[in-house]
Amino acid sequence: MNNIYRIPRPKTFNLSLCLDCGQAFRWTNKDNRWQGVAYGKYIEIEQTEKEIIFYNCTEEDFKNIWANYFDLQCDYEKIVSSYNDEHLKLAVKEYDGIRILRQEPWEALCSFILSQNNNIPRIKGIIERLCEEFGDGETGKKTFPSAEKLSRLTVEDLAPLRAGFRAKYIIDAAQKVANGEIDFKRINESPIDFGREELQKIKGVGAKVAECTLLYGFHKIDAFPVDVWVKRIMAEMYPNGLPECTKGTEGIAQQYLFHWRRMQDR
DNA sequence: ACCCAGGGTAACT
DNA sequence: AGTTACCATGGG
Repeated sequence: MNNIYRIPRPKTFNLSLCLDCGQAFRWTNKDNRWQGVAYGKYIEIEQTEKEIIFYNCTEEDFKNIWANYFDLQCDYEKIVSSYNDEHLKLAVKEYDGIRILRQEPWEALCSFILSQNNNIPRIKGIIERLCEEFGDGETGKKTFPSAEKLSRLTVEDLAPLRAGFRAKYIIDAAQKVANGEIDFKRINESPIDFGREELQKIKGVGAKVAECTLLYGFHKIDAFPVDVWVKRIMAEMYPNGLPECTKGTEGIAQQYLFHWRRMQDR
């Protein structure tokens, strides 16, 4: 915990919202710090009035991993202020600072395979058990297990996760990624439709899981995942489809609307 | 006991 | 091409 790296708080950046708006599942808050692992590194992060403070983080880690993870080079203020639609303006006003994280593709794929017909607290539990069982490193700081490692396991090996019918989908995804049948590099370099087709070759990956993987794992911000909450939003507010102002950044609009709509029911 | 959760598949019309 | 039961699990 020696290295500390501080930056001024960027505009349109809210750490808690970024990490706890239903796009990433491994972050936990303790003593006003968010703790988590990504790209093989454990980190603790705190937001103060004027700063974001990264603990256990060298300048190199910040530049190579975390600046990218939080999409800091992207001007969200510009994007979000272009939303001239009334519902979106409300969502942005109330939850300003949500950003689309650049998660690892494999972690995003697994996470959203596990998300199907499931709820967020349970998804978090399954992923935590997955990492504790098969990840590397210390307890509580384990890495997300690689596709190569999971590809050598069986459905029975995953029983402790209590993932239910989703376990067999994880194994299939791991095998197809590990043996190169699904090529992350090509998906990354290609337009979104290629990724849509490729990812849906995996058992248990349909349109929605593919869309989430492309948005959160490949940062295709024109992806637009439609889950039960977004279905409600579309039915209640956008019977004729999304407003024009979201063109090209549908995924970002989706994240604001998703979180906003979910918070209304509590 | 019933319904729902960041859905997908297979088996039906 | 469009519906529908079923899929494991756990919380409300």
